[in-house]
Amino acid sequence: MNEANVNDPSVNDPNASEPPAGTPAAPKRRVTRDDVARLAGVSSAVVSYVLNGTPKPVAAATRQKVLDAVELLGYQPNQTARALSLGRSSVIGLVISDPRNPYFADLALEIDHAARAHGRTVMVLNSLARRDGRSMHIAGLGQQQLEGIIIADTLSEAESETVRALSVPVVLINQFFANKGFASIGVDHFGGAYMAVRHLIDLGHRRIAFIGGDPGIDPREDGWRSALRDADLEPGPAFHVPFEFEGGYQAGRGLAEDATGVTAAFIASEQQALAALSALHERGLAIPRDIAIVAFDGTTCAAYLWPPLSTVAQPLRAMADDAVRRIVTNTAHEDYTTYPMSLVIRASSGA
Amino acid sequence: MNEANVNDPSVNDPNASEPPAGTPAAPKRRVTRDDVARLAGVSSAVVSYVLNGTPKPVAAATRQKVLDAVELLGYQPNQTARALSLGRSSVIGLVISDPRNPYFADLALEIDHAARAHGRTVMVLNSLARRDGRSMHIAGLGQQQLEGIIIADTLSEAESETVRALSVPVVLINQFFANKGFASIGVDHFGGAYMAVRHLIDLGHRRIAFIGGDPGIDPREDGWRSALRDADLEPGPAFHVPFEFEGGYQAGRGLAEDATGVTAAFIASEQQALAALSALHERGLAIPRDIAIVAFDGTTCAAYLWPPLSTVAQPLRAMADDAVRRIVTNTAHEDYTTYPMSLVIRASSGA
DNA sequence: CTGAAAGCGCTTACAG
DNA sequence: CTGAAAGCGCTTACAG
Repeated sequence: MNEANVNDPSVNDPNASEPPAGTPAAPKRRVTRDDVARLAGVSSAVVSYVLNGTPKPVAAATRQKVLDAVELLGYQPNQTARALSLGRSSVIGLVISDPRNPYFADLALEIDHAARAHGRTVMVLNSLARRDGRSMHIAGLGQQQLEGIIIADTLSEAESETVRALSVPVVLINQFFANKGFASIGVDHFGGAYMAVRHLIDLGHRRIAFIGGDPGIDPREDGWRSALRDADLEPGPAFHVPFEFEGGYQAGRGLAEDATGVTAAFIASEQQALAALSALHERGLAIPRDIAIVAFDGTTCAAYLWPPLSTVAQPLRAMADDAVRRIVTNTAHEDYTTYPMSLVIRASSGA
Repeated sequence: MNEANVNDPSVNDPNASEPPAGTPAAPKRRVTRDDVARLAGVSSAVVSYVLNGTPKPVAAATRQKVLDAVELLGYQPNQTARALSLGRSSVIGLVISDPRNPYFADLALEIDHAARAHGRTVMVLNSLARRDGRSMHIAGLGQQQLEGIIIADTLSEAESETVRALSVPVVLINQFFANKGFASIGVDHFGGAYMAVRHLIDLGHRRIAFIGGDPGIDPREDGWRSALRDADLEPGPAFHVPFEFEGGYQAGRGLAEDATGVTAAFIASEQQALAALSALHERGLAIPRDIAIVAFDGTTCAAYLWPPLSTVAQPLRAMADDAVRRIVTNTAHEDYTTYPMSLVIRASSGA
């Protein structure tokens, strides 16, 4: 046994807030622009000129000396300093409520992809926590010097006020309606739902249920109802549950217990659909034979459920490109853009 | 038609990089610490003293004046300036490969939760894109002045070098093994897999398949093999596929075509399991009757699949707390911590 | 084409 | 207990 260790209080103390003596706590000084300038034999301003291509042209020879020094030193500009100086960073914030929702997962991936194409980095923030009664993440948005913010969530009035007061471009995505004072992007929820339900009607279904979130605000429920009305059909039962796995599961159970002759259902999100499928299977119902299903979103996940989901898909790539472009070009003025959806037919609808 | 608009080139030009004339391009100047100081009638240093509680005590009356001014002005400290001054921010980077993997979704949520408890913000970065042949996100990590970085991914040698050179604490999570020079956190993959397979053996299965990623490095495959050997059983077929939905689907198809009498399978991730279930159902196999399944990870999603997955679960909350704590306390020195897994029995194993 | 200098908004040793 | 001042690492008008 090593007595030196036994006697060293910094060892074996799980509460030590310092690294044990001997561990190099990495005081490796970062390479700065001055280091590059010194090595290249130029002023530090010239380093900026070369790296940013602005605001001045630089002689080819000088330029090369700087580039060589950058390479040799492995210099990486400090983005924090750059952001402070410029008044903005190249980080775009993305606010989603819950990363476990397959829709937000796909959205985050597309936003990331689009941002990267512009040399931007995405910072994903989960707003779910505010429902824990903790301080809203939204409130902290102003502290990071973000280049812009994309919010894929529904804001309360107070939150809208907070966000509106921010001095950076904001784009609201995944929105049902125009939002006063904001650039909003959404799909044609009504039209998509209508198309989904119409598909079921065309397949011969006469009693079609709805599974979705809170009643009264969601155009998808209206789309469902309108498609039925236009076909002279009565609306089937509507199940209003939270947009979470558990909500979908509960709705699926409700649907399985239905005794009114429902043969099909339109489910407003694939996160709900995933769990609703489980509940239906649990009750021994076959899909699409006993209950045909069309979902909404068009996530990657939907193709790998059983049965694979027929769904109306959002053009996420285009929407993400649009949102990012409007941040980057600072054109996030008030308006509302809706994108059309497309019907993707798989096994769950029995087509 | 409005001629004024027609003649205004700033309108209707989709490529305009400026907001249309008239749109307030938000030159609302941010409130700074100097504004607060002026209003409170103190020096700007005192504002910092009050807000940070350091390094000096402040007279109660002065303190109140500052607090009032902060409140009145709605002052929020500029975190960029703070980070530059302090040499570190309060943002923790989390690198995951693919947000669509339910495991990473759950992990991101737990890391976020833990970080918030320490007043930190999490910046989620997707590393998936590097496989597109694009520049690695990893390389840019040094530019953001992050307080620390948590990496839930397998690094190449070159990436390890890059990360090791960073001057901030780094914690590797979801790791199979110790990583030279890094603080690594992982579950007992071998033990978890062993437990999963043992569960199937105890249920009477004699021929048990494996579905997972590349062979040769994953302790879960060893755990599967060892549990079988210890029970004097031959290993069943092993399906090696990518950790994505499509991989799981292909493995499921392979398993469904198996003609060697397999009655059960251990699946190394729930993302793969989700899609494998679909393939098995597609071939008309009943679970657990024809094929019993135990998965690995313990995500939220697993409980809502059909049938609900028996699985060995990772103690994500504890692991996330640990990772964040080591960043915040700067104790991310080299070591390897493994956490035990727990068996969660649901319908898929037929217990 | 190149450089000295001010400024971005903070923190904190140092001196009163 | 309070304040003047230097410094974090950049960008960029301004002057040579």
